[in-house]
Amino acid sequence: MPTDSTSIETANKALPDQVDEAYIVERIYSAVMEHRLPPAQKLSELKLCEAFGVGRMRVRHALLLLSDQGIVELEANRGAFVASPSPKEANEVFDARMVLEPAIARRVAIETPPEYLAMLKQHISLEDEARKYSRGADLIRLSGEFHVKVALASGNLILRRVIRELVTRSSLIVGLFGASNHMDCPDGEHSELLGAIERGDADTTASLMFEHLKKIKDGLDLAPPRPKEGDLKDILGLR
Amino acid sequence: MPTDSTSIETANKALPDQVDEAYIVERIYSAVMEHRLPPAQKLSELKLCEAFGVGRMRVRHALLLLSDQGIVELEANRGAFVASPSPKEANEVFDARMVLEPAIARRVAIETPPEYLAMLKQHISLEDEARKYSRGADLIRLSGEFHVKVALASGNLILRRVIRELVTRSSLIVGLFGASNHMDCPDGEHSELLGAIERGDADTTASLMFEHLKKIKDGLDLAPPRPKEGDLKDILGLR
DNA sequence: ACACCAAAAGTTGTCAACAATTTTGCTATA
DNA sequence: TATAGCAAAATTGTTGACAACTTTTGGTGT
Repeated sequence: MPTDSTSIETANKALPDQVDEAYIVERIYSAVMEHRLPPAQKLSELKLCEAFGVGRMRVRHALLLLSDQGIVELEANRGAFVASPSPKEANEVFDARMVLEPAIARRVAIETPPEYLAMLKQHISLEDEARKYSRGADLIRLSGEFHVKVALASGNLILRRVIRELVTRSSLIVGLFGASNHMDCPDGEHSELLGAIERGDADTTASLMFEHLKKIKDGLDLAPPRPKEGDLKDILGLR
Repeated sequence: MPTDSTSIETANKALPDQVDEAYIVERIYSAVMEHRLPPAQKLSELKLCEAFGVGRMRVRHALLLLSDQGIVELEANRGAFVASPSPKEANEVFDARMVLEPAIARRVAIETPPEYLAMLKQHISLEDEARKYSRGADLIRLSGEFHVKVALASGNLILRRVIRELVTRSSLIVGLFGASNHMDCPDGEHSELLGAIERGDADTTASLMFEHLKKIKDGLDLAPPRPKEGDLKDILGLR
């Protein structure tokens, strides 16, 4: 029974026999990708222990790994929090994606094993379905996962890992800085991209990926550097 | 006083006041880059504790982080070992580098803050000096560090981190599969690359980087899949 | 009513002892 | 002498207790 709406175990799936660090990391990744864990959410050790039914060590290891990947922030003696990227960090993440992902997509366009092409096609249809039935949560998750799957289609798990980390951080960023109009779920751009890949059109693929990311980034509102603690007076117009 | 030739603390530098996980990770990274820690080297918790003058927890955290990055392999109940990449993994690492690094270098060529250009120039002169005086160990380290510095010259620390991880793994790979003739320390290719960057010639920069990596990879002897445990008889010609 | 301070509760960080597993070295036997 | 088996030693994995720190709570005085 979930204790609250932000519980990681909301879905209440049966836990696997052996819950190791990788599983905990996996679940937190998913929760972030689905915008179920909001930025700055406290990740209490005790609650995680109960949720996963493991000892404190496992949880701490998982949190350490997540902090190394920028998904979680560890504050000494204060605990773990879901990362809350600054505008500067947000810029850095999208900057990195705009360098890396076009190169990866180009490579995929040049040579894609057929099974991966089929996977991408199927994914697009999942996105369409989610859009059709207005399943917003699914659409958010699928939008991000598409980029991970493109990287996976390179057949290189290192590339997948890198992109997965960046996509997950992007999920937090969109949650923080995303404008109200959902510019982060572009209509048919993924489908267009897949078309270029199928045609083996490397240059178009790379450039579509770049423009796609640029559009997402431009849809964010990164202008106002988040106020620091002391600037509350400014926010409330008191001075 | 170093206990043996593969000690991490061979240099015997003064330890900083507070040795945290990041410092231990840093030192092991360096030791691997300088080929002082060979692949499959056992990393005993006790010895690391003594070397860094720190409790077992810190060491275990550092090893966990390193294993997540593919620099160290953790075997249950057997401990931590410096990673010993298989030919397949080696391929994957260089494959990833050949996708990512040309894109990063291109970006650097398009726009480089002057201070980074100066840094790269100075680095080249360090390499020349090491080559001139035949300081092999330094040359090995500097060769790898150049690629990290190119990534750093993008001004994006995420890109630096990704490349640093791959370069360190490459260091292990070269140690394992590097042919006797030192093809891994190309003569003037780094200098050539820097020239293209200075000219702002993006296409040439990207293609030089690609060819440079390809040359290094082709200089490796990845053909024979490393024998598994049981095949010792074959190695020794007994059958 | 408000600011300030002190105690208490709760959470995280660390350490040491213990359990589990592997490795090593010895002994008996063929 | 070589080998299998077994016991001892060493190393890793886990747990629980305690210390350090933070946050909350409650009270006191102005």
